[in-house]
Amino acid sequence: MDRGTDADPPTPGPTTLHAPTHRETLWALEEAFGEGALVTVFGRCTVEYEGRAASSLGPGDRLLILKPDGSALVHTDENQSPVNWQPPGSEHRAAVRDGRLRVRSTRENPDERLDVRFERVHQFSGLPVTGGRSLEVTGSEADLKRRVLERPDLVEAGFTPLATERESAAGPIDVYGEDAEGTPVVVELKRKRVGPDAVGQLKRYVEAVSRERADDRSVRGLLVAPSVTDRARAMLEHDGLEFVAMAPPVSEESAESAESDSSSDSGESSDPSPSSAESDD
Amino acid sequence: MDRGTDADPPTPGPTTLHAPTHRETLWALEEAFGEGALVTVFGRCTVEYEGRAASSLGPGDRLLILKPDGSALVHTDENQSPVNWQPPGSEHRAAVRDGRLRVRSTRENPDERLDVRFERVHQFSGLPVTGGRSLEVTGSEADLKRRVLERPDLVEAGFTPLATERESAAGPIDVYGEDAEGTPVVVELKRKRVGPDAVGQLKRYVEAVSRERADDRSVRGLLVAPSVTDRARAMLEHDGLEFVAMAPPVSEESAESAESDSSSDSGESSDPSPSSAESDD
DNA sequence: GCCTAGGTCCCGTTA
DNA sequence: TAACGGGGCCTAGGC
Repeated sequence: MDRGTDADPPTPGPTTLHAPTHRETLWALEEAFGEGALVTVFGRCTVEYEGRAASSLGPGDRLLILKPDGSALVHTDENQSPVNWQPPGSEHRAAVRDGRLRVRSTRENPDERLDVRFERVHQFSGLPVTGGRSLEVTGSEADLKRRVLERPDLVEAGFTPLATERESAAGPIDVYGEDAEGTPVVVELKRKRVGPDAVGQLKRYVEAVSRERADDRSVRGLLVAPSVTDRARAMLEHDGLEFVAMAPPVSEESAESAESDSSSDSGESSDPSPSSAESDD
Repeated sequence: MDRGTDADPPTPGPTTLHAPTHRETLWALEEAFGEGALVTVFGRCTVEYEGRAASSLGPGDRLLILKPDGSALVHTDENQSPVNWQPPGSEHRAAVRDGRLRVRSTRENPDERLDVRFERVHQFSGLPVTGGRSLEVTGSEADLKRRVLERPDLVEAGFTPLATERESAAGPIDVYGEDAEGTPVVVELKRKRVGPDAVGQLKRYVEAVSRERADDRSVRGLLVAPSVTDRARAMLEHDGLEFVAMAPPVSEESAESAESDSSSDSGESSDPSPSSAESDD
């Protein structure tokens, strides 16, 4: 009851094949690509990759996703990240060779190649993906920066921001300004708890500015973040750098709306599975 | 010749529903989860996320992937990375509310919630994923380290490695050793071209070791990588650090095998399409 | 194209 | 568990 293979005139819906032959899959792949659809292929396959690094994956049933922008993803049943992939801009090609379906995705600069060889295809789908793909995110470092610029007193009484992304020999400085005494202040922002790397980054910027000013040792360095690890704190103190606790605002008016899921009584469903799933009460 | 759709008693094959009702999808979801299958849902939906950050995504046709390990992924037609997601270990729950299917994935520590609300489901699939999911990767920093330990002379004549992952106040040092004169050497390895961050990292380690040795300024710092950016090189020179060009070995015996796709003559298919591709004959 | 840094980074390893 | 650093990181923004 669900073979929609042959009739899709205006807006083609999903096209799905069950246990297709390799050749049928090949045809469907070409058609789906021509329509700009996203393709998923589920089947028993091996995967070889060679490029910036190299890898090999033995046989198993996995999900291959091919996007119209040239991305390729191979997913197993574990992990958020694909086990193998190819970045956007790659070229996908398919062929039947030695009785097997081979999907090859390549790109240049760097030269990379991903080969997925299917011993058997369990399912093919061509999915016309549409709609917005960009989203607004709040809680980023950019939000924290806005906050600091709007309320520099939250950093320190008398702090005056003078520039953002100010260039230095060590790289761009998040926020550059001066304190109440007119002493230069280098501010490094982090949206979450920071470790040694962020301290090193701040230190580099402070030294670069000090050098610019003929080794003016009075340049201050401020790390603005929700918190720091012990080691990072020790490094800050050793280097004479300062820390100001501040977290990015969750959202502009994100006061509330979390109530949206209180009253419920419909087809609640939850499931008890090994490591996924769910629950209820 | 390979239609195995209807007869698979032991290992259930893929389950697919076309344009199912929300309630049908709900049932299928529960069953698929119970079987430890990977689930894909393709349909028109909105996505809300709140946790470490917050985001909102308007209506569109997208692909939702739910893994048995608790991962959730929302993919559009662009980019290798999902537009929204939930890490492994999350709990997936589904419900029909107000006539719509809602899939909610939550986790704690940190508290995060992903809500995918389907206005319409075009396709549901339950896919039994099996087989290996780990792979051997060559060309990593670990390979470069092995190379350095086996052939320390490639770093510098007379260099003697003494320890790897040696602890310091600034963190673990990739390779620690001494040169022909017995001077301590801190080696930081990078598998690819490096920028300012790697220089900062090396500098931190060198300073930490110097301090350990009562401010012994003779401690040397060596950055071993394929290449460095201009700015990184300037930082190295300014800080009295050294650079040795070395790339990780591609593979043990990875001499050749790229010839494997010369002789071909089957259903070769390639294609010239905008950014994806495909084929012809 | 390269460079630089952020990310709901993810991920493995270790203390 | 937290912390620390690698990654075929990916992605965006400048230049």
